[in-house]
Amino acid sequence: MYTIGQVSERFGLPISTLRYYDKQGLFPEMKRTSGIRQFSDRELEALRVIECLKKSGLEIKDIKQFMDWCTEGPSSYPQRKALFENQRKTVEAEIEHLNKVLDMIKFKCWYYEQALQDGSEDRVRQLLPDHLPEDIQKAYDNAHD
Amino acid sequence: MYTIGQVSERFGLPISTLRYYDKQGLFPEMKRTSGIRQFSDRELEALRVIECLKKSGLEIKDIKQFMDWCTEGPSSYPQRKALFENQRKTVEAEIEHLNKVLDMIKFKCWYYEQALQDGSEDRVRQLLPDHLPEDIQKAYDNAHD
DNA sequence: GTATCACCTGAACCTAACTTCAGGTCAAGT
DNA sequence: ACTTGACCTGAAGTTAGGTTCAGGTGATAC
Repeated sequence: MYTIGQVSERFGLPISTLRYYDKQGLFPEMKRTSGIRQFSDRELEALRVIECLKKSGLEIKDIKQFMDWCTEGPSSYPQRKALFENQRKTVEAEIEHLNKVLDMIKFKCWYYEQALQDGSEDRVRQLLPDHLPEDIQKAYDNAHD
Repeated sequence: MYTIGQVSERFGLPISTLRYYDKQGLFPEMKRTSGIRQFSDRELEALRVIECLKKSGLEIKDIKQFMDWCTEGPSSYPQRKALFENQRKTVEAEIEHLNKVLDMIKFKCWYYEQALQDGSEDRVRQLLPDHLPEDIQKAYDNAHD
């Protein structure tokens, strides 16, 4: 069992955030002793899942829905499975998108390195849009399609 | 030259968002003819950069800073280069984090598939934390470190 | 016995990034 | 002439996800 302060430390989250999550119903099974929250291993795993689902793009109210499914028992396995399969697609798409963003950034890093060496953007602009060095060209094309 | 409506279409952004970006100073060089915004190729490329920087975690005011550097000329090449190098690290870290999130999700997909087959979580819980099938174990460990 | 913690509450506050609204301009079609 | 459609404005409204505040409880340290 852990106090809210210990959980806050361990997860690097403000106490106020943990209380906020609790108020939103994200720890539906959490016990208390004389008013004080008792975080068990169940809540720590819940918190890991919360961070995961949040990062995957879910809103708090949908995370609450999931937590409620968990207390409902086996009848909600299909919904829970479907949720994770859906978030899986979402996150895979997000990573793909971020890789495009990263390619744009890589191109810009290269661009400003050249500009800095030349003292102007003139030469490097001449190379656009399809006379760039091979790897940079690949990044540029990926970012601009 | 493009009207705000054409740009909105092309980028899938609401007109109100484009006007908002303009008001925030993200198109410092944009021309107008009798009050009407004229988006040129410069602004389209700016918009691509805006979407990239936003996705990489920058706030509007910092994107404005970058756009202002761009109108300042060669003297700001070092700042611009440093900005992209910094965002590059940020995005690389973000992708790494999302891969962890994805591993947690993969584990949960597997978990609920088993639970659904078994009609209960009992068996699969017995396998925690280190008797999972090899690839699932890898995902689980990566998500729980 | 009193000061200091770590905890508790509901309510008000905050921020970023938009979005909506009310009202206005202007050009083209009928 | 008048209606439609695409543009314009400043100001107010919205939303999610917290954070801060003011005031209160209860155990331990001195």
